[in-house]
Amino acid sequence: MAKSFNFGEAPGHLIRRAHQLAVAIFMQETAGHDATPVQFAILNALMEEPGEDQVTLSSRVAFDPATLGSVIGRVEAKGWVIRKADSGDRRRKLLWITPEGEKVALGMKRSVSKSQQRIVAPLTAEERLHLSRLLAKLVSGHEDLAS
Amino acid sequence: MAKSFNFGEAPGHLIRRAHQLAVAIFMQETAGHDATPVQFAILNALMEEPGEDQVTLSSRVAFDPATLGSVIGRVEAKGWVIRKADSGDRRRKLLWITPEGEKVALGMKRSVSKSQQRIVAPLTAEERLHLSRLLAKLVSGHEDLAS
DNA sequence: TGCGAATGATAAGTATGCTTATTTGTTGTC
DNA sequence: GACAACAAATAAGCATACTTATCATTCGCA
Repeated sequence: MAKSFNFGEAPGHLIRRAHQLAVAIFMQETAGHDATPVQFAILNALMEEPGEDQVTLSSRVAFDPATLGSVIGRVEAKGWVIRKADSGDRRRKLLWITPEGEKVALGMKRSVSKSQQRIVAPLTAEERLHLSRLLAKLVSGHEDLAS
Repeated sequence: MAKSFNFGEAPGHLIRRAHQLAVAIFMQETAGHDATPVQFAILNALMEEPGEDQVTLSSRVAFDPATLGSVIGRVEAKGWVIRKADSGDRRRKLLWITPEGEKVALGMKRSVSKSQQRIVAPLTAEERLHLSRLLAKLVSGHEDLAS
């Protein structure tokens, strides 16, 4: 009997749908700021660690280095980030957030926080904690895969 | 004090990373079949409901209709799916999986199943169940958002 | 029955996200 | 100090994923 696979309940499918929702809610809450979740993550990370190179940053925020490059290109075009060659190792490009970039990131903080709350709103406080713990365990359990 | 947002632990970020992992593991396990998770989901859904139109299918697998159209274009090009205009409503295009498409989907079943197990491998059996339940609750709790 | 509203599909445009290849620069080693 | 390995960034190409616009068709209702 050639039954089809019950993909709708598979972890991968549930995670994909959750991701869909999370991005949609983020974009709703931060509408008007003209920054995507990925772009906010970069600005936010560069506020913490100014002058970081792209490889280090990409591993810290868990992006593909190639993808990060193109995202950086866009936020650079908006004037939120500056790229400068490292004088010590000229292969490296170091990244700094600009004052405007910082203003954008700080201005989004409240909306971002609200979006993260809205994402897990259907769950009870206990369930939210549990979900975060399980996802964190799942992600860290696959850290080797990110090689 | 303008502290940056702790985005690394935010639900949205954890979900994004989980999604990243899930896709990567799927692609590893099903390497050689030349089908993405999305494409498999479509084939799988069409085995269950042959002759479905794109809108109904897109809501059933939770894809954007526009995205579904382009994905269908690719699986159609591979000869796995056929599109035919509905004689009753000529706006509609009905979808059928081809014998080759069915062969591909069935041939992937084992690998897909394995990939779904690998995704949650870092968790205990109890935790896996819990995660699925929490994600299902989260997703269904936002069903209104998909409008 | 006629005609504006709604619907299904597609196109165009933008943004991830990945792989592979290329370019440029650095390092280790003999 | 030359030269092969290696490393960082980018480019190119493909596949989601969403938004808005457009086109064809169908529906609702006066």
